[in-house]
Amino acid sequence: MEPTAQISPAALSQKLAGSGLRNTPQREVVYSVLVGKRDHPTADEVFARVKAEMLTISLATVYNCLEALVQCNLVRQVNFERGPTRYCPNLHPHAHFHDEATGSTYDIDLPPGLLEQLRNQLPSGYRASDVEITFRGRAAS
Amino acid sequence: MEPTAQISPAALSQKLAGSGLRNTPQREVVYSVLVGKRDHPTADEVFARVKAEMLTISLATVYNCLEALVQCNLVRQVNFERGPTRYCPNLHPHAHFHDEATGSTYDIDLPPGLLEQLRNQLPSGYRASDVEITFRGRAAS
DNA sequence: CTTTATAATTAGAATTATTCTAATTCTTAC
DNA sequence: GTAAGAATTAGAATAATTCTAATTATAAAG
Repeated sequence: MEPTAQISPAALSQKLAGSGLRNTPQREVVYSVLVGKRDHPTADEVFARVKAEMLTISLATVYNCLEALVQCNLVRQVNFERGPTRYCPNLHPHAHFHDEATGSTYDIDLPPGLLEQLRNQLPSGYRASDVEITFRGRAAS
Repeated sequence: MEPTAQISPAALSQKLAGSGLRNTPQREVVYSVLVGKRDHPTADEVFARVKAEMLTISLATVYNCLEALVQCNLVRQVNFERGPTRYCPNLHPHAHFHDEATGSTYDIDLPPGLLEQLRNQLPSGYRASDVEITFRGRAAS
């Protein structure tokens, strides 16, 4: 599958506006840096790359821009589970459901075949010792 | 599915030994606290609960015990992706493969049906706005 | 048994990632 | 052009985790 194409500055503005956010030069550069090298950089790495083009930008602004881009669905955070690590003694293969309203995390049982199917998606030579599946959303009220 | 049963102190020692680790009173209490209340507590929460039974234990030891239990496969970390959050402009539904040897993260394309199958595992009333799938392991050398 | 070596624990310092704050600068709408 | 709100900046503050050095416990070897 071909990678997601970079959108134009105008489209970027539109997307941001859709979430009640403005476009700014900083946000454009942060976005273009992400699209330009798709190696899942950290905020610090983005900061370093952006700084090469716009040397007055601050780290706080990079965080702000990333947040804006995530909010308007142009960028995904690879690990949503921020904050403290959590621990689980359930050894059965299972997924987690993280309720955004309450902050609680529930175990979701998975049929055995499904994990196998997932593992089969890996290119040959890739050996996964672990698969972590996390749903995020809201449980029935 | 019934929850994973708590194992005996002897079995705990065995499991730990299997990873070259010793059993200790602290590790037993940390483990029993995790099994006793399966609400995916943070290290701080575990610390508070353990302290009620063993009031001289330190937070550093709790971290050490949790690490030991994870290492010998009695406990899972719910968010493996520690360290800094990473950002990804690929909007196609996809999973991530995190190479433990290099620290690199690769996109893994998923057939559209698979995500749907996963979502179908959720109890009715659960609405997931996001599904995050992360493989961890090693890529072909 | 004692000795020795290694592992685990402790308290607190250090580090890292992220968020917050307050002051300033831009934009946008009137 | 002015007022109001949004974004940016630098730096301080916070939160989670890891590190350090000293101490204690355990296991293995003699």
